[in-house]
Amino acid sequence: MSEKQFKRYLITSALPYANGPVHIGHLAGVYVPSDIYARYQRLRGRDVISVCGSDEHGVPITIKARKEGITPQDVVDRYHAIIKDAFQRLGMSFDIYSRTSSPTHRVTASDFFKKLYDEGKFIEQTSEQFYDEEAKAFLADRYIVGTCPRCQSEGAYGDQCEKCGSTLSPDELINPTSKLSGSVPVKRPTKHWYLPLDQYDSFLREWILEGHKEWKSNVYGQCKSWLDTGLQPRAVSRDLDWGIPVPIEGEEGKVLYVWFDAPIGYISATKDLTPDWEKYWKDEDTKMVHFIGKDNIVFHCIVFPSMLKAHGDYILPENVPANEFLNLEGNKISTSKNWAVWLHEYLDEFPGKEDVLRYVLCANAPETKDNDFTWKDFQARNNNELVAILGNFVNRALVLTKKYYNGVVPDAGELTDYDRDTIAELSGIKASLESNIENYRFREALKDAMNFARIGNKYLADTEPWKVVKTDPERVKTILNIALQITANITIAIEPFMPFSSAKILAMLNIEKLGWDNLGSMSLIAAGHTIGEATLLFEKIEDEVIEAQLKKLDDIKKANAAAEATEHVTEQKEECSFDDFQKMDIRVSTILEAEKIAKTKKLLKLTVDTGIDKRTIVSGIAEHFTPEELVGRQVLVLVNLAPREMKGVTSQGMILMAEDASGKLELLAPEHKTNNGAIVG
RNA sequence: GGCGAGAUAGCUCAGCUGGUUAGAGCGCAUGAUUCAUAAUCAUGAGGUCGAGAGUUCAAGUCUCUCUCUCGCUACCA
Repeated sequence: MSEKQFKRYLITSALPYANGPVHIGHLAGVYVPSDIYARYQRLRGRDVISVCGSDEHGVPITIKARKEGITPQDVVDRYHAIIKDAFQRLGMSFDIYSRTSSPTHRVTASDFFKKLYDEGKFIEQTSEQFYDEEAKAFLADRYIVGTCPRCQSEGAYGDQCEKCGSTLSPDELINPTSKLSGSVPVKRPTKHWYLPLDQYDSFLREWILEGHKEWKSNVYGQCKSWLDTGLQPRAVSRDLDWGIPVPIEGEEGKVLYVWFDAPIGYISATKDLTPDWEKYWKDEDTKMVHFIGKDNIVFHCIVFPSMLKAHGDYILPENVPANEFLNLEGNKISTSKNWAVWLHEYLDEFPGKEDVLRYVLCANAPETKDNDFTWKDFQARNNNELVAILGNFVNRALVLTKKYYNGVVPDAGELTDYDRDTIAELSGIKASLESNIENYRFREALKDAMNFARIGNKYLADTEPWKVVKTDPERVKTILNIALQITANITIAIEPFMPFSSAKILAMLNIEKLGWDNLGSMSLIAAGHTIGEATLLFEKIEDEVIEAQLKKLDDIKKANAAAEATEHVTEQKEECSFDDFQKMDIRVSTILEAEKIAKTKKLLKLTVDTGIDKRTIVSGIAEHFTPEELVGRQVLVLVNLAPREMKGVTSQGMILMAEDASGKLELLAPEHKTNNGAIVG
């Protein structure tokens, strides 16, 4: 909120994770806004650097490498190249696009850790973790697979079951095995370092809750939530062989946790960019802004600032304008389900339409809540806004100039009141445009920029040069001079949003790029200057093109559905003996009472008559059945299951259910009413 | 269940510290126009501001309760 005048700007964009390409969700959330901001500040002549790079460490990359039989370095090399190239083609104006596997980063992150370690800023703690004795390595959660305790499907990971989506811990897995060797892992103590975030509580409260009330409500609210919940020490190291080694003697085999090293990537990228890097990172006159998605809020507002604070030399971000998520055609974007519009594919399929994507993603950016990208909206915005309003105005101004003056800019004569009003209106937009960008309201800012073209269209419609030319040719000179000046203004106003189109118009006008201060000026093109060839800025996108994209998505949907259907018929389990089966005592029972357990979403407390007795069973089916519809129903109950306490209620048995591919539960019951206690077998 | 964010015209969104008939863009309707990629310009229709209660002279804007969506978190067959 401070009115402080900063001497320079340091703009960071979330480092894309190098295990896959970049999609429109990333762009709308992070990169399009960050590029608009950076381009705008540069156009104003400010000292600004924009840094980004690939985040190349962490467990998922090692898993991907193992799966494909290549090295982690191969994986990151591949995606780093794809991402970097795609960004460049989209016109992202990073001053540097670096990577966290770079030598500079290794040293920077390592030194950062070492300093905190030497100064006693970490807590050292030993805990029990799974260890693979054959591969001689500790196992990250992702490296442990087993049967999901929830849905019983094989191949669940130690942190998550991808079939049912539950979050797991390795301890819960049934029959855990190591992904490395297939052996059964054992628990073994391992030492790690923790950043005691709880010690930074008061610093963070003062800095964020008191000092940055102007942050976006989603960001501020989430920070407050974390602080109010109470911060816990966070591990900053991992047992892994891919990453930056912990720089402590005698501690081989441990690396920095990817979330510790990634944000330091902003620093090392700056180092790679300029020997003057320190003034951007250590001078209070630098305004640092982190552009991120909402999933990164905690790391950029809590963890990284705490790291910077612990280190002591660095400045803190002035703002963290995190965006929400972008959906695609009503569904969440998902890399694993291939539900996305990939940037590199878009660029191949829509050559020359970089700005269209930039425009649509900015106009529809999820600034305050999740938003939906639809191809129909993409088409409408292109055809009704870019073509009809912006492209059309530029074309009109140029074609009229060609037609009447053979492309030579006419002299402006005396201005009418209407001319003056129009010019004044344009200057008014300038202020609004600036304020909107400075305050990270890019959607509104884009509207402002488009208003230059709107006013241009109105100006031509109102002054009617094609009519006036017959009666008062002198007046037409003024009109077209102003129309051309407006066109020149447009090149400035849209540059942060649509750099390609801005350059295209400049070429048509045959003039050099203009700085921001010129915005609002009516003397950007001299009379007598000859403009260049007028080409079309944007072209209409036909229905067939949109239908093709929709079909592409539809095919993905079908493929996913097919895959899901086959996957959901889980394989037959291991053979069991008759005796094994006989151990299970399943009885027909009747549900007598059912009530929701307070403070849970899924748990029902059931009282059932098993024929043997009346007992309590806790079942997590509250999302599928209401208590009312259960009472009186007959069900099958596994009665000799070991009792287990859940939410303070002891469950003595399990209700048997059938679950279909969509996750819907069905009660199992005898076809006709049967005595309670009847044995199933 | 806890916490956070969101719910305003057909669509996408503005509405700051509460104050005249709730705004914009796109879409839609009607009219004007033809320089322009059937583009443009004007006018208009369209909203019980998620539901309910309360505070106030006055509430989209404050308080409470509830519903739905998204995220984090807890619990869970």
